Amino acid sequence: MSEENLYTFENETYRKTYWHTCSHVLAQAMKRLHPEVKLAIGPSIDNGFYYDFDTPQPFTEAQMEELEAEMRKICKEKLKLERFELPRAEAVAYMEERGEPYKVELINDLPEDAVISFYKQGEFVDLCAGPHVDSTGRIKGNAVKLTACNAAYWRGDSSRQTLQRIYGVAFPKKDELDEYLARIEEAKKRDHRRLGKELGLFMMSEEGPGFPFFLPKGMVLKNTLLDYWRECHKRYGYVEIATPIILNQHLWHQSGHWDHYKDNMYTTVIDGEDYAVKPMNCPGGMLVYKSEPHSYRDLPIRAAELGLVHRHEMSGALHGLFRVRCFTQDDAHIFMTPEQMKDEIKNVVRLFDEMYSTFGLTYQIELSTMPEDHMGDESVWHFAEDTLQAAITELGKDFQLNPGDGAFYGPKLDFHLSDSLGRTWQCGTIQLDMQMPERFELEYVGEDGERHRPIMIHRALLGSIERFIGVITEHFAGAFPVWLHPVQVKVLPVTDRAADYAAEVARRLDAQGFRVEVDGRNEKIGKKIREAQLEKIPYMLVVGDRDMEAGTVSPRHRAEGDLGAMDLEAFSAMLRQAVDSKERK
RNA sequence: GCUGGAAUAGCUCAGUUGGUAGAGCAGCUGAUUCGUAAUCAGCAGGUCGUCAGUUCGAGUCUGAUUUCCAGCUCCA
Repeated sequence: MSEENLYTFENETYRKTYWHTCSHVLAQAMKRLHPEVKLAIGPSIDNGFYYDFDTPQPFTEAQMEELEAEMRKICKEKLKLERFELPRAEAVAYMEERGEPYKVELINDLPEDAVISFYKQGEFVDLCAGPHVDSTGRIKGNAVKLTACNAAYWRGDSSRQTLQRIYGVAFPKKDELDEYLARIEEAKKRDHRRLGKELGLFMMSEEGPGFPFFLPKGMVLKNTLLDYWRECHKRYGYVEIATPIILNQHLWHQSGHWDHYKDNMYTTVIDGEDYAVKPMNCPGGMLVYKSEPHSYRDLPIRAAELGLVHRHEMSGALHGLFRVRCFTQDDAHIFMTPEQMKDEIKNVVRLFDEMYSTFGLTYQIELSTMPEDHMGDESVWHFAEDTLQAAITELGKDFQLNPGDGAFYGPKLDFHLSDSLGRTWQCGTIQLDMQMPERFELEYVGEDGERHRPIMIHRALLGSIERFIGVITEHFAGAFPVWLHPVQVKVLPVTDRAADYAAEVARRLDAQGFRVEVDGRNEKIGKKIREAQLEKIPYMLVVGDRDMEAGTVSPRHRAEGDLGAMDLEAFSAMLRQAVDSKERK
C-alpha cells in the first residue's frame, strides 16, 4: 500500500487509528480539566470512539463542550505521540504512581509474555497497544464532536463499577462531520416509533410494556406482508402449522429450554399443573412431527409456523418494535435425510433471496461453526458445516466465517440485511439442530426398512414480523411501496360538486381490490394534498369539474408529482402493474 | 436489571424566584367551493404519569413508584 493511500480516511485501518488517537486526546482533555478522574479504556469503534472514565459525578452537556474546546487546543499543540515499553513490575508501579487503578488491573491481567507498551503525548500517558497517528496535530480539531455521554460497566460486567462513557466522532474535514451529523438526523426522522405513531401503524401502552398494539393501518400492512409471505412459502413447498402458545412445563424440560432459558419464560398454573408460554416454536413443531410415523418418501417436510412467542426481556432492553416481549416469529422446521440437506439449504437461501430483494434489502451471510461447548459428535458437526458452506458456495454467495460462534446444538448461517441508510439488521437465520431430533426421538423409516433419525433445520426469514415491520418502516422512511401501503390511493375531490364522482371512483377501485380512501372534507385541494403527502400515500387522485366533464382522474404520485389527467381504466391498469410487480418507487 | 435524563390538551411543545395552566396543529361549529404541500372566524378541550410528603399554598421542592428516552448488560 502506498504512503498516500495509507492516509486516506476511507482506509479502515487509518480511520480506526485516527479515532483511537482521538480517544487519547479526549482522555488528555479530561485529565487536564478534571485531574481527579480515573481512566478506564478508550478504543475506536465502528462509528467513532469512546473513553470510559470513573468520575465522582456524571457528565453534562455543558462539560462536553468544555472537553471539546480542550481537545481542539490539544490538536493545535501538535503533540508528538511517542511509544515506549516497560517491564511488567515497572509498568504497574508507573500506573500506581499516576493514580490509575484501572490501568493497573489491566496490566496485571495481561498475559505473562505480553509486551507492555505506553503512548505519551505531552504530559499525558496511556497504557496502549497502539497504533496511533504521529501527532495530535493530525487530528482536525473542529471536526471532532462528542456525541453522547452515558453509563457503561467496567469491563462490561454489570456487577462491577459503573463508569461514564463519552462517545465521539471525528473526521479529517468539517464537511464530513456535518454530513455524518445530517445522516444521524435523517435516521432520527425515520425512527419507526415516530413514524409508527404518525402513520397510525402501532402503539404501546403503559399497561403492557414491550407488548405492541397493532392499529387498523398497521394490521393492513402486517396482513399484506403475511399474504406475500404465505404465497412465497407455498411456492417453495412449505406447509403451514400452528402450535399452542401455552404448553405443559414438562415439554420445556424435554426440549432443554427450561434449563437454558427459564429466566426469560412466562409461566402459569392450570388445574394445579405448571405451564409455560412458548419462547420458541420448536417443541410444538416436534410434537407435530411425532404425531404420526414418517417414511423417507415423506421427506423433506417443510413445516412453517407464524408463531406468537413471548420472552421476558429486561425492561431496559425494550425498544419500539425492535425489541419486544411478544412477537411473531416466522419459523419453519425442515425435516430431511442427510442426502437432502444441501438442496434443502439451497432452497431456503433462494427463498430468502427472493423475499429480501422484493424489499430492496441486500445481505451479508455469516457462517458460525462449532463452539467449544457443543453437543454431539465432531464428525457430524464437520459434515454439517461443510454442507452449509457447500450450499451457499454453489449458489455463488460470499460469506464471512465466525469460527466457534455456532449454537451449542448446531452450526448456523445468519443473514445480516443492509437498509437504505447502510445500517445492518440480523433477520434471517438457518440453524442446523442436532439436539432436538435426539431429545424428541424423531424418526423416519428409510428405504432399508430401518428407523433413522432425520436431520432438522430451524430457520426464520424475517425473524420477527414486528421487528421486520420496524426495519422496513425505517428503510422506506414510511413511504411503503404501493403493494404494501395501507392506503394505496386517496381520492381528493377539489370541491363538493365532485364528491359523488369521487365516491364512484373510489367504489370502482375498491371493487378491483385496491385499498382506497376519499378525503371529502371541506378543505382546499392544496391542504388535502399536503396531508396525503405527509401520510406518504403512493397515489392521490385529484378529481374536479374538469375530470367530471371528461370522465377522467388526475393522479399524483407522492414522489413524481402530477401525472396529468387520464381515464380511470388507464390509472387502474397502471396501479395494477405497480402492485403486481411490487414496484418500490 | 444498572447509570443518567424525561413525563403538562389527541399531537408537538411553553410555563420565570412555589401563588391555582398557555400556544400551534388536530377536533367541533359557522363562513368559504377553491385544480396539485397549510382558507378564515368562533368554540371546546388538562385533578400537569401515579402515590405520599414539605408548605398557608406545589405543574414547579422532596421521596417512592410506573412508563418512556440514551447507553451498558442481555437478545437462546
